Amino acid sequence: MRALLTITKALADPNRIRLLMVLREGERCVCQLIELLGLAGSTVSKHLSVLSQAGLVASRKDERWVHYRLADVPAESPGGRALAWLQDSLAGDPQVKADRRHMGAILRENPSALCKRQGTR
Amino acid sequence: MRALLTITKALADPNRIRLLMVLREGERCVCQLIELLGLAGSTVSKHLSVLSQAGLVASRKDERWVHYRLADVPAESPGGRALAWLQDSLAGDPQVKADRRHMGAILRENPSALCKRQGTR
DNA sequence: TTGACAATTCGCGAAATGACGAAATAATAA
DNA sequence: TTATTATTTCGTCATTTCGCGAATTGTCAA
Repeated sequence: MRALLTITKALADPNRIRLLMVLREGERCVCQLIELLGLAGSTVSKHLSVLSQAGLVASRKDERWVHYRLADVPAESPGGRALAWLQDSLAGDPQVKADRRHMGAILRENPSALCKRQGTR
Repeated sequence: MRALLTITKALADPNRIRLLMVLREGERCVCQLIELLGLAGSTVSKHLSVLSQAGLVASRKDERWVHYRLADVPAESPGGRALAWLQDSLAGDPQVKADRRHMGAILRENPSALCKRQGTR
C-alpha cells in the first residue's frame, strides 16, 4: 500500500506529469527540464526527486550534468502500469503536445547555451 | 490533463484507496464505510465526494441511506484502467485484507445496528 | 588552488489538503 | 406537525505540499 501511495502521490501534480510525459521522448538533463517548466531549479529538482523515490524515473550523471529518463521497470509492475496508463490517457493532451514542441525548440535552439554536452552520450 | 489529475489526486490518499478496494466487494452504505475507516462521518463523506468527482464511484439513494459502488466505466477508459491497476497492485495488501475481514464483520455482526435496510435492495 | 557551473539540500512563506464538530438537508417515523 | 436518523455542507485548525532564494555539494576548467 505504501509503495503504491508513493506512486499515486507522485502522479498527483501537473508538473510531475509533464516531466514524465516529456521524458517519454528520451533522456533529458535537468537544465532542459528547468527550461521547459519555467520553474526554479530547486523546485524541479525536488519534483524529480519525488518521481525518483516512486521508482518512475532514473538518473545518470554525466560529468557535471544529470540526465533523467523513465525508469525501465517491468511493464506489468505497478510503476510500469502507471506509466503506460499515463501515456495512453494523455497521448493527445494539448499541454503535452505543447511541451513536446517546446522541448523540441529547447533541443534545437540552445544546443550550446544549455547543457552543452547534450548528445555527447 | 485536468480530468486525469482529478483521478490521480483522488488516488493519492490511503483512506480513499481503502474505500475503493472495499467497494470492489460490492455496494456499501456510508455508515458502513464510516465504521470501517473509523473516521468522522463528515470526513468519509468528503472522501466519497472526491472519488465521485473523479468518476471512480457512483451512489444510489435508498430511502434514508446512500449506497456507494465502484463506477462502471469502460475498462479502457482512464478511470477503468486506474481501478484495474489499483486492484491488481493491491490484491494481496495486508491493509486491504484486514479491511475485507473487518467489513465482513460489520456486515455480519451489525445487521440491525447499522444501515438496517442493507440487503433490502 | 581557485573559480565557475550544474544540481541538490535547506529554510521559509503561501496554498492546498485532511481531520473534526456543528449546522444544514433530506427522508422516514411518530 | 414534530422528532429522529443518515448524510452532506460549512467553518476551523493542523499538517502537508509547492514554490522560491540562499547555501551546499560535486565536478570540471583555469
